Amino acid sequence: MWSNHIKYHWRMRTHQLVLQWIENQLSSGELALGGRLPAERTLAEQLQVSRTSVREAIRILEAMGVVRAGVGSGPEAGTVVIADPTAALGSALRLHVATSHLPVADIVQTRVLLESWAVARARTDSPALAEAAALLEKMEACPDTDEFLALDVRFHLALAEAAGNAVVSAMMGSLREAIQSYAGKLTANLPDWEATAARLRVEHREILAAIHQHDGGTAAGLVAAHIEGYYKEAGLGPKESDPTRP
Amino acid sequence: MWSNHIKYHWRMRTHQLVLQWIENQLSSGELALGGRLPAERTLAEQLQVSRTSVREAIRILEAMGVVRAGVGSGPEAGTVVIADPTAALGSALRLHVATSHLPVADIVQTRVLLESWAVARARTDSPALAEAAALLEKMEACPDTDEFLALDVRFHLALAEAAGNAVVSAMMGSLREAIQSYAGKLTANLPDWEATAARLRVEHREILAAIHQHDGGTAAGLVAAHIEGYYKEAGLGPKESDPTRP
DNA sequence: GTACTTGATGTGGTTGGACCACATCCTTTA
DNA sequence: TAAAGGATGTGGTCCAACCACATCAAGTAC
Repeated sequence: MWSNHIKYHWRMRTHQLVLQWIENQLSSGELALGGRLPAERTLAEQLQVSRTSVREAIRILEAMGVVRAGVGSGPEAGTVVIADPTAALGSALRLHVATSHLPVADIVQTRVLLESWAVARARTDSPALAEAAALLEKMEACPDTDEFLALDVRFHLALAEAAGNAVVSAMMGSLREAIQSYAGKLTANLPDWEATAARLRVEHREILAAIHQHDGGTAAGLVAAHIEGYYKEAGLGPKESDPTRP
Repeated sequence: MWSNHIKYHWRMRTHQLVLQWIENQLSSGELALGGRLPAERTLAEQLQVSRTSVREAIRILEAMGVVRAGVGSGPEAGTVVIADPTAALGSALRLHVATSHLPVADIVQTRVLLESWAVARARTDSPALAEAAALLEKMEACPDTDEFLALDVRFHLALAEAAGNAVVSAMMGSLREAIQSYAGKLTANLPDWEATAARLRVEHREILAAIHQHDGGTAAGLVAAHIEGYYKEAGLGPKESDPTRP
């Protein structure tokens, strides 16, 4: 049989065969965003493999943020193609941080790197900037610390998206989980949360203002100082991350 | 039963339960790099789930570059913990490029961003720099185009690693596959490969020299020009990616 | 006629059991 | 002593059945 021939020579595992088939469908455009994969049983029969192997392939795609599996019937059901690059990157980062092979300091440093770059080339007409401004308003009258932090993360995410680079946005998004987790833990180290929050609000406005004045260099510097200042105040000593010239 | 209780309330799928258990083992240090997971059948019995669910969880971890599964017996066999953050990021990028939701231009731009930053803060004593120099020697007398490109990619990867940031290194590594693929396709557009190769060699040496002279700013500019020059010569018009001030 | 009930259908989710290919280790045998 | 061959344990694959869920259509009561 064909598949056995391939498997024998390539040591290709069955679920990888399914993976390859689906990836081809995606590349050729026969499967597009919002499209639905054949039912697991159908696909198994089509590819002459067991449903188990099909499911293993789908689990991987799901972890990669490429598909979403839904039970039942109707439009929400079935395995449908989505586009969530953040899912894969975020999970991967979380797992490798768990194994202590990705230092948190490196994550913070990377965040500063990406975000500084993004604000330096943010487009003032980007809808993401409008969203950032709206988030700033919400944070103005937000008494709850956790909610404030959640808004803060979304604000910074919006800044990153303003540059219009999908890869950078996805990478920043993947750092979101780790950032929020550690930012939350660090609040316990702060001597006066209210004072810190007030400072953060001011800095946020300064960053946004610099962007709108097309002063990318200043904006980048402000972002770097903003982030590193917070981590320093909270007692964590990340690597220096200022992207400006040494 | 406990697990049923959890599943009913949290809508937690069984393989996610397994995933969570393994992640806890990793976080707590009971499972470390090089360590081996219990056999699939054993783990299934311990967690009171089917072997299928255990396998789905392991497939995900494998795709994330956290474990490696090997058949047979002995040290190479079993499911062992590894640390390959690049695997997950690379696969994710490839898949989402396939769905046309990550433009190649954005990938190139991100590459320039990461690599410029890395060379700007490369540590002169980094072993990665020595490797880069060695790769340069090999490229000096390399007649084969494909082999030259492979060495070129490894050279740039070594540059990225010289900054000593594991997250940046992983992200650059994940871009490797896409980079090599497109760099190879673009060679067909070049009027004179030999001339281009000669120019690339010179530029490589200039970059390395700037790093060793602790001139990070110059090195970053050279890297950006080097990469964008190649893509421009090959007829691809990426977004502008110079990280220096506009 | 309308509104409600009730199955039929099709989806992914889960399970247990069976068999295979493979790699090592250990016993048996020449 | 050294070679041959089973015993053991690993992941890889497949199958057949069942469950929970969501929708839809036919049937029923009013």
